[in-house]
Amino acid sequence: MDEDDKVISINKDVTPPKRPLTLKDVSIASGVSEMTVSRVLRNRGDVSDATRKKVLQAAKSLGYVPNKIAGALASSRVNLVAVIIPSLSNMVFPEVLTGISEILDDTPLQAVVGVTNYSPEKEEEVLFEMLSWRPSGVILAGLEHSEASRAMLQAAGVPVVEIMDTDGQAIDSVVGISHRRAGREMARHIVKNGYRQIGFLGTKMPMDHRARKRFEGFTEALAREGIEVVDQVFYEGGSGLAKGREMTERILERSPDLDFLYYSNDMIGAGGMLYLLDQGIDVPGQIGLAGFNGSDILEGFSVKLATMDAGRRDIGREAARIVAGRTDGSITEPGQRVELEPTLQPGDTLKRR
Amino acid sequence: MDEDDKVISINKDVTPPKRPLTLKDVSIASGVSEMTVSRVLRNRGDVSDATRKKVLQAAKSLGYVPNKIAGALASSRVNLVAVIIPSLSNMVFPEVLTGISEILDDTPLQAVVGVTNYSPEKEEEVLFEMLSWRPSGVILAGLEHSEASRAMLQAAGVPVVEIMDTDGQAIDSVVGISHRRAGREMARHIVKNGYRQIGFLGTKMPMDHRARKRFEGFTEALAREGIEVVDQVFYEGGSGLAKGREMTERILERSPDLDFLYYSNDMIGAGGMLYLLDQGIDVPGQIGLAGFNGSDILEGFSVKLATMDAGRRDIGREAARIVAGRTDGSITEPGQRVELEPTLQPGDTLKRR
DNA sequence: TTGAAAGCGCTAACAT
DNA sequence: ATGTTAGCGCTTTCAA
Repeated sequence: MDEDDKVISINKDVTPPKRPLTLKDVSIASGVSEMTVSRVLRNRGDVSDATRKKVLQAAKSLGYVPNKIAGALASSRVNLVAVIIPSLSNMVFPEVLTGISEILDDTPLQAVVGVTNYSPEKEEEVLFEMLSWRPSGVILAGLEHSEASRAMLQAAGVPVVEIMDTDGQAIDSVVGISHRRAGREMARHIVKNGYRQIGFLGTKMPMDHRARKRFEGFTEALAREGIEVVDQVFYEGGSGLAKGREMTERILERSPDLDFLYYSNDMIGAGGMLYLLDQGIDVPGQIGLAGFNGSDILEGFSVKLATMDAGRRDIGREAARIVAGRTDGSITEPGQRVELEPTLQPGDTLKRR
Repeated sequence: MDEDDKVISINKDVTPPKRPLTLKDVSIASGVSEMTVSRVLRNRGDVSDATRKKVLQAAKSLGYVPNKIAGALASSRVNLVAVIIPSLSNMVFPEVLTGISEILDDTPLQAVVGVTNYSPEKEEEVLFEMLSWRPSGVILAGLEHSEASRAMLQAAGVPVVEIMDTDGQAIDSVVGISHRRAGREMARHIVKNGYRQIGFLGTKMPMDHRARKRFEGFTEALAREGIEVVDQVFYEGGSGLAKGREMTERILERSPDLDFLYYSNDMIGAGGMLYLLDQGIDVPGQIGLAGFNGSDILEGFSVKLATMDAGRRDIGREAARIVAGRTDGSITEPGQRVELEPTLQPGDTLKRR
């Protein structure tokens, strides 16, 4: 940052901090044993209304905030659920988080988020860090993890839910869609609508297993129809509209005969769509388009990009339900498996007029 | 969710969990005292290379994960920073988080995120919950908090950094921009470019203090030029492109003479822009437009919406620097104040041709 | 309905 | 360079 753009000064009106209060302080203030105070604060066991009132009053007026660290150590119960995702800038994951919170809000559990930036090493670090807080469960994206990560998850002794993807071997429970299948289905729709010269635009695969699986399913289904992907472009870095424009220009320069572009996410797909419309190209007459995710943003364009909804919110909800259920005992079986259906949203860009 | 879209089954290949390991287990396995094991694992004090190697080896082969709960209780040191933000679906906040993580990644500190959904009550809850884990610092959005929240923050005895906004009384440190000023500056630019019939489109104000302050600064600067905002539309709920389209249609129906639309964020601004372009309206000849935030997404459109960059990433970085500095002792003064400059990005929609 | 004692797993402080 | 002791603030368990 430019130093010129920054004004630093000192705010003088701040009061000095105090020592954090303990149960004992409340105990003294209310004239009740620490144990009873503890019971009141947790709504446990039988406490007379009189003492309850006294204690609550004392705790409130002191501004007592319980120390969960001590509580967790003593009870070996931690109401945290570790949620590990690759990124926050891809809106998919905030949406999954929303689904998780919706469910956990009705339980004593609390999500804590860690971000891996699509790096297995970083995932390992984040996982280690989070497990060291002894969470009640772990929800993490993907089925591909380092050996060490898998070992940690096995040994953690808490429910583990891998989300987003169901194509592979799970450690414990899984909630997601089959990305292979999503790719296959999209391929079938494209072919059924008469497109034949098909291009693919997506992330560099080693970073994104789900995009790779979609691509594999896609090419496989095309192959069955005797069709091959004509050209492909891959990119690294943040997926934005601008990236989609750029890639689309590039692929069409190289392969002007393409009549369909399949994008690995809606953002770059929408960017490509804007580019083509700006160029006055007939979409979907001359070129058809499809993205992936079912992103809300697509509703904002006058032409609706075809996409496939990955049910992100539902994935979050189902995963949270499993963790909550395993934690409160309402689910006893480990190894739950929930496979959701990817649903096509044909929009305007998949049907030849 | 539709039950038909969900396949549930049980994955049988899961191994049973074990009891979590303790320092003692490593101590026994390595034939060294618990204390020494602890020292090795924290790289503290003098330990011979031989024992260090033995211990590390034992810890690794056992798959030991330290218990931070016990560690934190014993040392009364918690390497967590509570970060409290209104929402994850407004990309502004993930960007702030990115800035925070960039700085904290070079320290022992770890951000933990809580989301308030713009509700002061929820903020209070989240804050209470997070403070009960005794974090090393708190970063939270905005200067407006409930009395109880302010009291908790005062009493927490840890550095508190309020971010995004500098217009108001801070509890301890602040990092942000003046939204009043951002509004004023935008007003001046608009007037300077010859627009006179100005409309405002934004969130319902009680929810969003920063949008309100921008609006106040905006109308104030206009008033100084003898201009009044001709019409206004407010909305609730997620800010998307579609919302912007809708609101723009509405305001223009009601006030067809408007020659400028000021949006309270880039998303609705971009939606409005798309709508106007679709309608064949001359932007910025007939109608000028501006949003707020400096969002990356604007780069993806063929016409660039005017906006004002709020420096979100920098805000995160500066806030994290303060917490890190206060924690490691390199900053001793509380009440740091960092005011960033909002910078105009004029784009294509603010200049009458 | 309330209280007292023990201990959760680790680290600070003090030996050796 | 390594070990011992005490105790962090709470909850579990048992007693009254």
